[in-house]
Amino acid sequence: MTQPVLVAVAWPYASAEIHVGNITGSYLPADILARYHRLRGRDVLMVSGSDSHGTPVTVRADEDHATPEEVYKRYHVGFIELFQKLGLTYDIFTSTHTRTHFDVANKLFLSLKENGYLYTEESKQWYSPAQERFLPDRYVEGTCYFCGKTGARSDQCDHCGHLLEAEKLIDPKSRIDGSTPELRETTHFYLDLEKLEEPVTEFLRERQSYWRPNVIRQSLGQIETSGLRGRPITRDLYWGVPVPVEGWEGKCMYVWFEAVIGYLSSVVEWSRLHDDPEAWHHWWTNQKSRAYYCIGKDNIPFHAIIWPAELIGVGESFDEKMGAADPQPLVLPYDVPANEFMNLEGKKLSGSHNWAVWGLDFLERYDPDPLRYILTVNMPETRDSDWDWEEFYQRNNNELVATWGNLVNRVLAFAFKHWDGAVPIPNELREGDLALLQTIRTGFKTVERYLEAVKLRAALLEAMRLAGEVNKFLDSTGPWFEIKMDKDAAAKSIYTAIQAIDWLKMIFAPFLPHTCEKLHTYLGGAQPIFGQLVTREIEDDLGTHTVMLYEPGESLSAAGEDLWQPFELVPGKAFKQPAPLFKKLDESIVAEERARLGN
RNA sequence: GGCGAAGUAGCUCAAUGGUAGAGCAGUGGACUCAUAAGCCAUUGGUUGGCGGUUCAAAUCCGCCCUUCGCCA
Repeated sequence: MTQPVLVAVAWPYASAEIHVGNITGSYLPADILARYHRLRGRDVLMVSGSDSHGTPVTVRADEDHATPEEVYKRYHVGFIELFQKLGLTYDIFTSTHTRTHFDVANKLFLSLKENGYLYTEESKQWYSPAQERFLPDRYVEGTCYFCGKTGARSDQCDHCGHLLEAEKLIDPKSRIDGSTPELRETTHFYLDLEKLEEPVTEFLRERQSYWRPNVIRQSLGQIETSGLRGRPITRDLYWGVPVPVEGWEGKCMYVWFEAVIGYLSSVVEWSRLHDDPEAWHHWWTNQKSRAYYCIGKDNIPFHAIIWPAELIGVGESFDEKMGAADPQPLVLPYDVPANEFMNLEGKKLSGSHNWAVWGLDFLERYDPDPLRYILTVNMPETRDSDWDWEEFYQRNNNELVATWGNLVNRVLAFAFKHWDGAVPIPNELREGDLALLQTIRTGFKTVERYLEAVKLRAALLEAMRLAGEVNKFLDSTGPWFEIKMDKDAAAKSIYTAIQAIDWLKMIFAPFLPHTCEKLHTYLGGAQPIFGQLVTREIEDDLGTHTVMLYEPGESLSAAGEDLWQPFELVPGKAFKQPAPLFKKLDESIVAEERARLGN
């Protein structure tokens, strides 16, 4: 057992497809982090799943005349297909509609209740007598009391943009059957955030020095200016996790409260699926465990305030309910490296106007590593960034193909031709050879510092700079010239370059896993660097659900050893004839792809 | 209306009070192992505007302009 690292990834809403903005915002940075820590030999668990509850799913179900379950499953399998193709190494990607999640959510809810952090309050909500149920805000529309336009939702008017108080809406109608709803009293549980304000503030202050400023601003800054107020955590909704209290039938937990519990329940599920039901403690009650939460900026308050508040309020009670003899508190987030948003060709992404680049659609025409590359160098780590097809085309050809892919190809092709498929034997290396190797060796440390600080774009740009150093080295030694005069000198140059490439392979691996794996086989690697993603159907009393699992298998990174270091390349070792790692793109794709937008 | 962010080379961005930089694009050159890739050199800035603090400001403060986001 080594250092536990929990990589907790935002749960996609199972009511919309995933676009490049979602990928660069949370899923891809999570995988880069997870793969890096896997290479370090740490006990990584990367977890997430489909957020299958909540009104977006029921709204979509009503529109499609399907059940919420059918809707969530349709998107869920699409997510898994995308993540497999992209190579996102989720140890488990599951769903919130599982018995394990319901159990864990119940235990968490009851722990908070018993510890005195929940209270109940009455409020007025729209109720449909015809359907005998309360209607969520977006199911009720009427006339806006600000601008007088019809078609306003009861929580917001799309015409004037005002947020509305539901009960003031003029002439309300149900969107389902057009009937007139009435206001009824209803009671809900609230999370007592006022009571938790002090420990949450302390939690944030302890992490203030190394968290991203945007995250601190929206959490600690928010609390310091406005304080915290209680929030309802239940709703009158049939689709979700039922409130586990007698007399509360027909009410479910509010999705913002319940979905984050998935970070815990998915680890419990992973443990059960691996026949080691207590394994979850390693990540969740071991205070040495480091938990990273990879999310987009829209989720900052939930992950930096509310989820820590839930965990603090639960204390040791959850572990106790899980049957621990010596119950421990749950591990609080170590870092919440939230990203800003990615726009598209200068405009905000919009799924409904097809102003988006969809993940699965992209992978129909292009490979995963170029996507990972462009999304990493443009990752919105400090501010909103922009997806631009011209830039994708340029960077693919000028950077991935020309700098890195061509470096690999020119060196291996040359070596294969002149040394018969074996790494040349260099004998004594020259000063310049040693200097280059020292540069790359130092690169491990530099890139490591960036990755530990979750500065992924700086890390990748540094790796590219190192590849450029090898190109410079080749031009200064000129092995194609040396080979004619002094084959031993050429052997030194080429050995040095292959050694550098072999090291860079490991440095690039978290970012560009597919091509690095390919390069690894060219260089004679017998075992793969990383494991594989598989799917399984799981059955419980709620039905079946598909999970995606990461299987380390016989891969190098499965052994728990630190691979993030410059291992010596054995002279004379056999390697394979290389093929280009990346495809050069034709300029015409820019116009073609732009033509697809906005239809 | 309130709060926040951003404005730096043609483009994308870096530079947390100490000589304004990088990549791409542009221009010139030498080379040929390689996916016509790579390498060397080079052009290009009143850091949105005005004022202030300071020995020193892209950076801190005030006002204004522009763009974007969140909230009412």
